[in-house]
Amino acid sequence: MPELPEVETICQDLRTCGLIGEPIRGIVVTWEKTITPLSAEEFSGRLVGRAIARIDRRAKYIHFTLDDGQNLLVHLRMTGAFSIRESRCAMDSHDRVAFIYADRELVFHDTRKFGRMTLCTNTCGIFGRLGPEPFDPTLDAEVFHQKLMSHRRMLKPLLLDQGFIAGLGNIYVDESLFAARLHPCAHADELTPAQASNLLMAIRLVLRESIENRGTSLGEGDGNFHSDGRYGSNATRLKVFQRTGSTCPRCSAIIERRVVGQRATHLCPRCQVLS
DNA sequence: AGAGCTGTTACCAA
DNA sequence: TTTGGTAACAGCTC
Repeated sequence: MPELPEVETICQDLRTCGLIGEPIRGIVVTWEKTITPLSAEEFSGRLVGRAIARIDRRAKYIHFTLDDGQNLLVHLRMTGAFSIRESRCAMDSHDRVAFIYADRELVFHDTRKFGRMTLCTNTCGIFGRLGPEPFDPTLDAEVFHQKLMSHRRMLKPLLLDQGFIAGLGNIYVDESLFAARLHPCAHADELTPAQASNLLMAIRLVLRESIENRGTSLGEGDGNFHSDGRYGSNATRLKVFQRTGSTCPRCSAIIERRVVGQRATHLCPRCQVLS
């Protein structure tokens, strides 16, 4: 579930929780794979006594910078989520890691166990493989067009590729392609400069709108709760994603669902034509 | 009961 | 270089 807008929202919430600068008193790990390759002992040893100095987002990663310069990179994957609990609360069956503070706990909850926390002294190993942030000011229409021209892949799998552009997932790729009136199967190197520019603007518009709505929460799943328990409201603004069979808000054609690159894909067959 | 689906990504093979 | 398949895992829907 969490793509760029959801991770951004979580970072905003975590920054205002008052945990920054507070020393970590203890760590509880109930699912060791979450913190691979470190053991629970190594992980605790390097974090207990430290404090979070800052919290940033890069792509879909939450980047905690510790007060000794270490970096804790958290990827939520499908169902990861953070919440703040009172001290000594019973762990939920899907809680994987808890950071114990003097008066409360920061708990990482992850039903499907795909989420990962990586402790590193240098972020380059992980961030070095990522493409530009969608809002990177140096990523202008011309640069984006050039990037598209150097790939012959279909648009949708390319936009999902975090090495091409970072932060988009299935929801926002479908929404961005709809907004730009581009077919998910169109080939990247066939876009005109105007189409490339439209696509970049569409991506930014769709992401900005979702961030303003605190992200998209789908269904009632527990992957939806944010650190403060509030839900994002962007689901009601989605134009095509999970709206199969409904009418296109632009032309009233029926929204289609098909599989592109092994991913469920939603599009308007009239607005998004393959040229 | 059981099969097939799911918003992510790494890895491997062709 | 790009594509396709699989695996990690659990819950939901039909």
